[in-house]
Amino acid sequence: MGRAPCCDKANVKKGPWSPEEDSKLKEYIDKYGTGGNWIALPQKAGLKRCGKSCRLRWLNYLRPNIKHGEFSEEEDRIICTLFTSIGSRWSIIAAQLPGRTDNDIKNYWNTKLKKKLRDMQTHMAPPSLTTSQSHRSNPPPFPVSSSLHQFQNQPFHHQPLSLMHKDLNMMTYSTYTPTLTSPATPGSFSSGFEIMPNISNPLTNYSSLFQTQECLVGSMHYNHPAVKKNLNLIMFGSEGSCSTSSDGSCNNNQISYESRRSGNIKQEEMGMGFQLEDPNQKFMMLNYGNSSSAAISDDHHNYINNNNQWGERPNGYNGNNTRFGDYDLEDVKQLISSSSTDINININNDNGSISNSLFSVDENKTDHKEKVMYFY
DNA sequence: AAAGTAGGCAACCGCCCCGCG
DNA sequence: TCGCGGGGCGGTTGCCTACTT
Repeated sequence: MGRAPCCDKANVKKGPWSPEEDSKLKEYIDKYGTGGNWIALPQKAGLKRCGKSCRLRWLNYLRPNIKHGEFSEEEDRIICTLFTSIGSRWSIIAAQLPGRTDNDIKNYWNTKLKKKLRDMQTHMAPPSLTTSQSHRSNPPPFPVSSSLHQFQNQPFHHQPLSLMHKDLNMMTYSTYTPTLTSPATPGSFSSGFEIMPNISNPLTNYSSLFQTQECLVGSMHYNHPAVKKNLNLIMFGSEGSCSTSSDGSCNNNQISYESRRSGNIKQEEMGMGFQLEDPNQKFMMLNYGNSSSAAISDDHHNYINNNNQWGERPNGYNGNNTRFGDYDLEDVKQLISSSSTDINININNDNGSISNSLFSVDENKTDHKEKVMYFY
């Protein structure tokens, strides 16, 4: 036995709203407000509509200051950035775009933006990037959704990156492992990932995020010094789906992408970081805090359990065994230098702030485990 | 000019969350 | 404490319009 419907389906009108209905609804709400009860509103307003339908009509069309029409490039950038960070949480994304509704943004993403990014991806990504399974062979080093709520009311720089809606300027990482096919050449990655000098980039000024079929790939500004370093790889948060067990762990070392409503983790709700291919190697997570600090966790087991599966972190970010918090540059250097991994990270500290640093691999190495982290 | 196709978008559906009695 | 029900949300549908053949 299902639950009772919210209204008498037989006696409510459906379909497009007439101008008369619009004016009735608007007049009523202007005069009396919603009263906090949408279900009762249509009857009071003299409308033969479901309360939910009234609410939708009001929120998406009739309420003041609704912005219709073309999205600006800035809005594109914000949507892309947030989608990369938090996924299809349209209401949250809409909250960052005054005058835009979640429905608007959702439609815009589904009809235009997604395609736009896909088109760019076809120009950017080598075939191996979209066909290889290797880049999702490991779970993402991200916290699960349930551990994020605790950060929502905390100071901005204490939030996991996935909750940062402003000034998001660090790229996310996946575990894409390229097959090195050619020696590095200036202006390209040795993975064969070409930097396109003339690519149309809607996400100007920031790291550019391109959604590929299986992972999100960031571009680097062509003229940035990093490009000249023959970097082996940039990795970003993957959006690939996979099988996920009911306890939220991710089986088969694949990346989870399950609905939050099913209680499983959702990749885009996770924080950012990167992980080395070898499970015995040290896992490192970077959490960009503010312009002068970064937070790092080197506690592999907080995110990856002993079976190398992706699991719930018991105590959130601040578990007793976790080294995680705000670090200054020296801390970062020290942590990196003490890392047992074979990654050779250099910090390009042009202006003395971590936010403008470049973590790169040893450009002389060709080992595919080398990874690079870069943020503007 | 007509039929077919694709794209855009408003609106609906159904599930989940959470406040309240 | 628990269940009900309204609100909120993301996914999906279906209509309308523009474009193509």
